[in-house]
Amino acid sequence: MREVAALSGTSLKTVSRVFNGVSTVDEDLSRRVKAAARKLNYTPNMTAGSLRRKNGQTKTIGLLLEDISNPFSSALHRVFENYARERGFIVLAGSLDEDADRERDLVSLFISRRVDGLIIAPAGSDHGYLKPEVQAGTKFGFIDRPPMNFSADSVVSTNREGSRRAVAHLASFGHTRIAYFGDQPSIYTASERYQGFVEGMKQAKISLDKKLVFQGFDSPEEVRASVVAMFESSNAPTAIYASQNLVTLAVIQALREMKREKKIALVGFDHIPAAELLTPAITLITQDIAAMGQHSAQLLFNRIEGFEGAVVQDVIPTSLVVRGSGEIRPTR
Amino acid sequence: MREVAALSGTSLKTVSRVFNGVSTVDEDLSRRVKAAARKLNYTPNMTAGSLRRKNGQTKTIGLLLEDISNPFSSALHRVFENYARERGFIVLAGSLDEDADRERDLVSLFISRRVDGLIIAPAGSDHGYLKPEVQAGTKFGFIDRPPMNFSADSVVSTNREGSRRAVAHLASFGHTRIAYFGDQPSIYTASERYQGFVEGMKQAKISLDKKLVFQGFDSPEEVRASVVAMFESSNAPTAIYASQNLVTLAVIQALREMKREKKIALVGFDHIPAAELLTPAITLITQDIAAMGQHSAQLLFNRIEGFEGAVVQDVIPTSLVVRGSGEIRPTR
DNA sequence: CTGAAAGCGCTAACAC
DNA sequence: GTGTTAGCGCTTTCAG
Repeated sequence: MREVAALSGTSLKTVSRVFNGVSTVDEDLSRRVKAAARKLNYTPNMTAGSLRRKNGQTKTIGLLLEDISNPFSSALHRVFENYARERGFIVLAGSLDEDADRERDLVSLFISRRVDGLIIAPAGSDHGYLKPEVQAGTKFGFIDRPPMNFSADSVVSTNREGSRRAVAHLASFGHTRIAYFGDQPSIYTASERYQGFVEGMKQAKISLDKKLVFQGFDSPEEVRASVVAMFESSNAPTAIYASQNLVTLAVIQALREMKREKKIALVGFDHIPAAELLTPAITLITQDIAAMGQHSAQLLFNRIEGFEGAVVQDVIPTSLVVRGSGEIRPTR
Repeated sequence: MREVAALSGTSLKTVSRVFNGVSTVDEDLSRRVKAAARKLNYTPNMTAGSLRRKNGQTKTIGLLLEDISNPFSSALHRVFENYARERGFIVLAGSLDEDADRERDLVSLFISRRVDGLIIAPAGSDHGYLKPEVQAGTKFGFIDRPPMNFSADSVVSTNREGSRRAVAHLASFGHTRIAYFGDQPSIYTASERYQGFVEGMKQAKISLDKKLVFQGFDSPEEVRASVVAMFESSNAPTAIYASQNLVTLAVIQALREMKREKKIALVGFDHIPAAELLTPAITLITQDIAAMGQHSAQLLFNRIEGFEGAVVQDVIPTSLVVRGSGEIRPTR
């Protein structure tokens, strides 16, 4: 930068002004500066700039997601990217893999890079450790799951209500023996969805059979094995509600192996790939990922731009997408 | 940091040493510094650090992909994340959307953040503009598509060979009327795959019917319309080779609408979701995304760590995954 | 409209 | 082992 100033016969400050698009620079001088910059192939160093800049912003946000390669996370990532781009921000993303330690590590890694804001789909269950960072000026937002022991904007889906709806839908087709397959209830979303299932069963006046409830799997194979075992036992269900996408996929696979996919009703929670191309096509409760991301991004950027209003906890509705698998009637 | 030094009764430099894990610090002092840091809730500012640090590294790499929300890109992203994490690096990612201007914008945005290395799955077809950046010390790597008019390590799949194999596979089941559906040939991978198709047809001694070649679609709907129209014409094919995943998906949908999915043979290039759950399951030529990412990451980090050897252009093999749709014999 | 001086938070180099 | 000084590349403040 000094060299650019020298070559164009001006001062550091003027070069700075030119590159920051400050209006008060002579046309001619500005041109000279730009020419010199090109010749010396100078690129401004933003990180150095933000060190001294007024509000110290780095124009960077961080995104802590479950796994950036899964469709839910990467779809969110993309929404944030678009939103950030319009504002000249870039996004740093990391995968948590349901590991609370990793969450803390990545938070401090991102904070050491001085991100202006941080969106977390948390793996941990205590976010008190973030309080000092708020003091330091970092803005926070939670997505998919709310913070615990910490106050920040959050955006989640209607997990419970979606589950209730799934059960009501199955019940409306005459099912009374409905099995539940989901993640371990230590995960917020899984626990909410299970609660919703329980509530839905109560509303439908169906008594809950614990033998038809399966939670927490280490692998798709484990899910499949459970499904198969369940059907080999005496009290097989006529319908299945699977509350997570990988679980749903494994259930489908198991039903196919047993050639029961056209006999047993199935409703899944969350998107699964090619749901409409399967036979039968899969009926799902889907989350509005774009709306979640959009809204969460908006809340975060409002804070980054100085908004100081009360913390909100917003809920995005889920939808029932009827495709066939959920409309199979019970057979005996 | 100054405050930490004051509170622990030592100097800036010692605080710096403590946080950089330099061995030559007294145990006791080190403890005092850490305690003070906690009390003042001090977090080191890496961006300031790298400004003065020896090699000026920011421990950040940039990733320019087609679209971080598509499965190919996000799987690559994850591989890089893992590789980077082990080395204390973080990754900045952006989507190009087949837009060459956007590629240049993002490159300069990332360079202004002083990334140590940049991996590009290019949208543009001239990368001469990167030459000055090499001088400035940034390391480059290309993935999925090679650079043009610029020299850098690259890692691509065996696009041509995969296509040849697809054709040979279909031909071996007796097909002679094979349709081609793919992206516009201005995209490197699409052009390679088309070439491979042409070569494969020649090898199988099948004369190429241009009326069965469809390239460049704006939407899945357009693909479907083309498939339907093709079957309504007099010279319908008995097999289809679809050289891109979204195109393959649209072809499947079209075949299903016409209830021909069990009669027309289909081989696709690249992964499609739930390929094994469809009926028939889809035979595919698949890329080894993990190997591509792994290898590309290794090349980049070698350069970042100082390796100065010759530029390489490495090729990762594709595989034929036989599942059913590609083994349907021709019907008249 | 332009420039000089100071300093953001940190680390290199060199003393002690 | 530890401290001092200078300065990374930039923007601020304030004076012209």
